[in-house]
Amino acid sequence: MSKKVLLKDIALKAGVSITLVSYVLNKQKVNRINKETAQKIRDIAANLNYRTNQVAKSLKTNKTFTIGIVVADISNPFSANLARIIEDEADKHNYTVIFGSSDENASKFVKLVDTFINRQVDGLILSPPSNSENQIEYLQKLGFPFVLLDRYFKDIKTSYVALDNYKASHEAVNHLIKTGRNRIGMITYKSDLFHLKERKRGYLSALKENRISFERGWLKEIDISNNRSEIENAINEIISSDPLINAVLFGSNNIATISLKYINSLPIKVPRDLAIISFDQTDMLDLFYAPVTYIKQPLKEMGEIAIKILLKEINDTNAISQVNMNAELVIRESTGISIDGS
Amino acid sequence: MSKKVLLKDIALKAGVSITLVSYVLNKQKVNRINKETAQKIRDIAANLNYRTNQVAKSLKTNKTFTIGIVVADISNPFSANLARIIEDEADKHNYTVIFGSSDENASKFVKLVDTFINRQVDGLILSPPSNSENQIEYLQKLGFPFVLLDRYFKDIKTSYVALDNYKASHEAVNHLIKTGRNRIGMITYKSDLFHLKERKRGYLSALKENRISFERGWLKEIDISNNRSEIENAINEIISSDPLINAVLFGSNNIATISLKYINSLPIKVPRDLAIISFDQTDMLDLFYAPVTYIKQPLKEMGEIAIKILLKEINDTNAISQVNMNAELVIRESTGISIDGS
DNA sequence: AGATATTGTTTAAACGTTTCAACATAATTG
DNA sequence: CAATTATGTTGAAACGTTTAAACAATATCT
Repeated sequence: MSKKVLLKDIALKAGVSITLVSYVLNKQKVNRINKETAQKIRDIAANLNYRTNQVAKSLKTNKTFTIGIVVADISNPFSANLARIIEDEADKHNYTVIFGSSDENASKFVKLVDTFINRQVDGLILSPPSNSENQIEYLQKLGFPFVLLDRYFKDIKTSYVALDNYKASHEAVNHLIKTGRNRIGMITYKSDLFHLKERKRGYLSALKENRISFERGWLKEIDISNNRSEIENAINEIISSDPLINAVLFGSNNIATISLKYINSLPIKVPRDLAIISFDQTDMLDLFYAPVTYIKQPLKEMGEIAIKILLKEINDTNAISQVNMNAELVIRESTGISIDGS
Repeated sequence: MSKKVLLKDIALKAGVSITLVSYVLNKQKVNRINKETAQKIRDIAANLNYRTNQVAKSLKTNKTFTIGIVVADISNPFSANLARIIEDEADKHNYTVIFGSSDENASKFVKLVDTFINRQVDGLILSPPSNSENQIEYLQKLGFPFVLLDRYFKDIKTSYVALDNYKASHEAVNHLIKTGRNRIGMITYKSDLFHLKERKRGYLSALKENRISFERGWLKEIDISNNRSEIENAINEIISSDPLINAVLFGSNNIATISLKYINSLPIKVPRDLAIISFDQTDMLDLFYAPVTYIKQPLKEMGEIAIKILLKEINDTNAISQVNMNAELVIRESTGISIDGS
């Protein structure tokens, strides 16, 4: 590799000190410096194609202009979109993003966070998996700037931006009821993650408020690790339930994806036999023969706010901000009017 | 933020020099150092929760153990998967990944590459957009370690790993012909990117070899920026062509996604009226009522090889490796037997 | 016993920047 | 015209590590 150009090289060529070169290139003391010298330095720098060594700069300034982000699963479009939005947004503020995917695995999560801190990121944006409370509390004790995204822990007071999942889920179920469904199931993950528990709570409370008495078989809780078969079983149980479950809420886009593929192969008709609502927006939901009603999270805003909060924390530390966002229920054919009427 | 623990702090507490602490923590001179002292140092380090400052370390060692990756469009599942695989793979070698998305925009691409170099990444994995030849040549002149992924420039001799797109496309069209289709269209991007030109070339040559005389209206070239309407127009033209086009190859997953959604709303039947093959694997292709035959790229291997080549370049520079991968044609219902027979 | 090898540790320079404090010269003031 | 202020520039320390080279003390050799 061809030798790197340093401040020293520019200084030498221009016959000035390294200090002066640094000042010019960083536009400091700009009112003091001789305009011609400054221009000369800039010309030489451009000529030699100088690139500042960020590592050295960071060491000195104690700022890396890097933020670390740990998403739950980068191969999930929800995470991918979030990552992308955050990268865009960070870029606007001249920050670079390092990212990693915890795959819902607490120890991988801890490892990623550690790596990022060692790399002196200025702050972190995190979607913590189950059992990562310790790590979060540790960061907090450290006073390290971070903001939780999409999920948070009810009992730990940290900055976060997340959906009001209770409300979102509640509204979705209300819509199902309003369109005439009265036996409503939910397929979701068996998890102690707060946001998932909230989704479940929203579902249950909507039933209750509408005086629909919940039956045990309506709620299918899937192990987050072995997806496919459990979900297909759940669907099988739903379509063979008696009396028949006539609507179902999917607790995540992943569950929806697997479910829809399977439903596609079954002799049932959506929404006639089964109404469907899913969390999150994906292409899949559009392509299903009855485009699926879904709970749309304001990803862009969430990403933007997360960055905003983080930058605030980085600059004047221990400012905690907690933001709950509202979802939008996008109503489509999969919850079209029921044959039962209402 | 609570004060950071330095080597100095450990040294002080242990009553030894900074050097010794560094040696112990880096497992160097391990045969020389007194075992008890070493253990004591390790204990103190653990106790104080020491984390090495990677920035300082990098400055000294001239290695960041970071690689930069620029994908074409992180919101495309193809890119997202690739990014994920590379991150996993890099992690195995203790590298961290910085990523960015060029969005097929040359100047954004250049900016990202610049940022990454300033941050002293040890190497780059790049999917270059159109008109980024200059930047690639520049990197090459610099002797900077990089490997192109998914795409490369025919006229620039660099390391790359990519699909043999000509062959993939050629095989796909052969399959269409073998299953009785004789009027075969292709919807692809209007682009001078080599990999896209290869896909087109494969399509045309397969027709030629089978003595099917290509008609101008069969090839629909879409402007890469304004997708949706152009693609829908193309589909309209295809289904109203005379004599009727009875098969179509989609040049990318994006085109397939948009097309399938639209076709779903039309009164035509796949594969009876139109056989379909797409590039790349997505959930969409599974969910379509006639699961879509697709050209599967060996993403995992591509990612792994890319990392392998890059690490080789990083360690013993100017080793150029060029790898062409073979696709697998996954045959499903969308190319089921034609009513025309054959 | 003196020379040599081994064991255990430290000194000091270096990586490429930033930035405080100081210097020299020129311009302006009372 | 001496004192002050403004202009333009530089020296040197610092950021937190690594690492070559040297040192001191002990063990092993002939």
